[in-house]
Amino acid sequence: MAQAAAAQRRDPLTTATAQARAVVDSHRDTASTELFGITELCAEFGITARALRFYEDKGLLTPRRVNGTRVYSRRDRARLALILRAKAIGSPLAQIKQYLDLYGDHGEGRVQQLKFVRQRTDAAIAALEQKRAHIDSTLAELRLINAHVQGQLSGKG
Amino acid sequence: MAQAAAAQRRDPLTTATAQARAVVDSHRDTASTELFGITELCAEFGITARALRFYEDKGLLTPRRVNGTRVYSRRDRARLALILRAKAIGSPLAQIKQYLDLYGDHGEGRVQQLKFVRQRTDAAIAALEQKRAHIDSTLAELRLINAHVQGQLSGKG
DNA sequence: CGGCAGCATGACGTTAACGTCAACCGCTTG
DNA sequence: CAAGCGGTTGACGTTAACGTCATGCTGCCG
Repeated sequence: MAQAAAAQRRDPLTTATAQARAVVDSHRDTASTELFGITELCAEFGITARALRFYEDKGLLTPRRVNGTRVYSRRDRARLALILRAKAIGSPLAQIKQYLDLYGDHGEGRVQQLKFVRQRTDAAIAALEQKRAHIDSTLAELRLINAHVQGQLSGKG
Repeated sequence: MAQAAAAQRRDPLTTATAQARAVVDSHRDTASTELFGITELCAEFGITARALRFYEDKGLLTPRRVNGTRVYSRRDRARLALILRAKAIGSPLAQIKQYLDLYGDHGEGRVQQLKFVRQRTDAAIAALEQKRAHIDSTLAELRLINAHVQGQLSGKG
């Protein structure tokens, strides 16, 4: 049984770090035999088959084939979840593709490769923190507006 | 002198809330006589004139004209800053347009309009918080990967 | 065996957000 | 006054991320 399952049960620390570990681990999971059809995944994630095939064209997913029909593994499913979350953040697919390469095996890479991955993660982290700062500023302003409008409404009682 | 300038000097609380106030106030600022040309703004914000005209076509900006030439006020400049920040967050222009309507005068609106603004701000806040949660998850995972790679590098001394 | 449902592969259409190019205008500088 | 520079308006091109047919295979069902 993969560590992913263990982490999902009731780990001592179900903090954000633990969840992150689960995601990263499940992405590496290669032993699972669970399979998914295309419409199945579409229903689960609320997307269209066209989108899935499109992601495949772009090299973000590489499901196996059985008689031409796409068959998705648990790992494919995990990658899809990452893709959709990254999309929700606002990343373009091309960037997400780079991004997905960061997940995966970093156990036997050469030093040069590992350093490269390190740089990429650092850059990605910096960019996301920047983005979060923008969001925080916007949130502060919206809350201010919200309070102001609330004040107007109260005044008109 | 506008409150915006006062807030920027050295307010007792230069917290996020104070900065947000400055932004919201400066957006309402109508008294300032300061004017900007198109290339000036382009240089300042690192965008092209085409983009500025495009935003105008889409109704996000409405600079005054002098002999056909666009002349931007301080308020226009503030709106542009909001537009670019919203873009950095990943919002489409159409949404930003709605979004900009939230800033502006909420001093004399009818109750119905105020309630509408309230709903819009609530929705926008919820959406942004959701987005921030996505970013936080991703950050946690990237930091984990980063640490893992760092461990690999240390092991290879 | 006929037929339909499900999946696959093009090929073309669409929307967003500009880039690029052409043609024109107005001011100022030699 | 002619040239040039900066600005303006179309009009068309482009990339991303799919939507929308049209067409064809295939397995299963009556």
